[in-house]
Amino acid sequence: MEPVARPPLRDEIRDVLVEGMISGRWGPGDRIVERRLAAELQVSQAPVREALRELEALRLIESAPNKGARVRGFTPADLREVYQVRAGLEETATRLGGPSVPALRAHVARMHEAAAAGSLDGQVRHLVGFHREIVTASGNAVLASVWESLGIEVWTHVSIRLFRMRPHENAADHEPLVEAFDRGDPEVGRLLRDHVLGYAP
Amino acid sequence: MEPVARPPLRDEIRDVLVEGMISGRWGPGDRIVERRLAAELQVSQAPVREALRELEALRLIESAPNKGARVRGFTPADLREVYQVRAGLEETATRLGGPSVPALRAHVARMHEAAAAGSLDGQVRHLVGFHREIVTASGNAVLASVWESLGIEVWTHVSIRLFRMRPHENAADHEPLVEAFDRGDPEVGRLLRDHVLGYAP
DNA sequence: TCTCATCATATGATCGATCATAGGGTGTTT
DNA sequence: AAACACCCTATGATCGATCATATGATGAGA
Repeated sequence: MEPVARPPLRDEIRDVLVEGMISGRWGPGDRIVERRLAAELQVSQAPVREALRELEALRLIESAPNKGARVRGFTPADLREVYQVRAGLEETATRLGGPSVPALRAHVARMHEAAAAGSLDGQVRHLVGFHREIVTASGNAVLASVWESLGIEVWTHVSIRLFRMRPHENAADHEPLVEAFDRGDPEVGRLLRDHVLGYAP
Repeated sequence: MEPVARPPLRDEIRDVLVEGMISGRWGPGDRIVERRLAAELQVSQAPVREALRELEALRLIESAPNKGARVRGFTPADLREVYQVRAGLEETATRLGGPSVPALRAHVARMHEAAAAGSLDGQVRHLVGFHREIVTASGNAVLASVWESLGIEVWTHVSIRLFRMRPHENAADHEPLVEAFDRGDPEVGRLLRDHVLGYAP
């Protein structure tokens, strides 16, 4: 038990940045000025820098020495690279451990609901949740952490907003996968891989 | 052209730490005290902290709030997780682009030479080089960077030193792979995957 | 006007100092 | 002796200030 233990400032700052990138406050190419952000958040420059280092490792921002940080731009080709890696990781995950089929069904149902309610945000959240269930169910923590490090959630939000992608059709696309997991189809890994590659522009 | 542009201090500090972990100066579980290291390197605490954040993202150290950083310990089970991910990544790489067979042969030759000369360090360097050639040849920069983020090189050095693993037999193990790449064997991905999984304890 | 050197400003990089927390030691109370 | 509260030290977290670099503005000279 440790009910007090506040999280370090740098973590809150990192979350502010991530949230800002999701909401569109900072878009690709935008400069992130350490001192301005520090002043706005009423903190000093140091924890801001540390948060930026973290986001750099997550490939969400890029920075050059003495030039500062900016939100990473990305081309469709870059996105394709990410999806290729992600597809491989998720295929690997299916070889290590099967996900909970009820959990998958729940995410699909929520995706449908969110689509009906017109909630882009909800759709993305459960779309990501569906795939996250697969990687965490692998039981391989390294795999899960590498998958997270691709920044799937943020990039999905950002690319939907920037490219005006329509995730409506996604919910239905997932049902064949659920069925394949349910019947223990040995081809499910390949199916999943092709499914993920299908996201790529 | 930018012949001057010194690298940021934090990068040098990070390299010192990595080198120290490879050389055995810091072993798993060892505490890394920010102020002591800063004093020793004649720098201040800030860049040391930033270097530690980077190494944390690379999973080379772990840290808890207000508790400080220590070199990550790892069990054979942890290593197995890393190798499973790595095997999947390298298999994915073979689907995206074939490596240079001459380059692979060169690495194998150097592995043999290093083994003959009794140079553990040389063996590891070319062992890693062999696999790095495969992932970089995929042409997918994200894949390569994720692969690097597993800290393959450091962990290979460390586990050989700690577990007294003998890499002598490794050079020969790679020849079937080279041949498979050379003849364009469609099974090379699976072969490579099994090869990498074979490293796991 | 064009070119280039100089300088001013903004900002990243680093520093030294302070604040806050964790862990261990010590003494007091029972 | 055991339990507990208190304090002390080491150290991580954060701050405010300074140093160093990059970028754009200014103006002299051709």
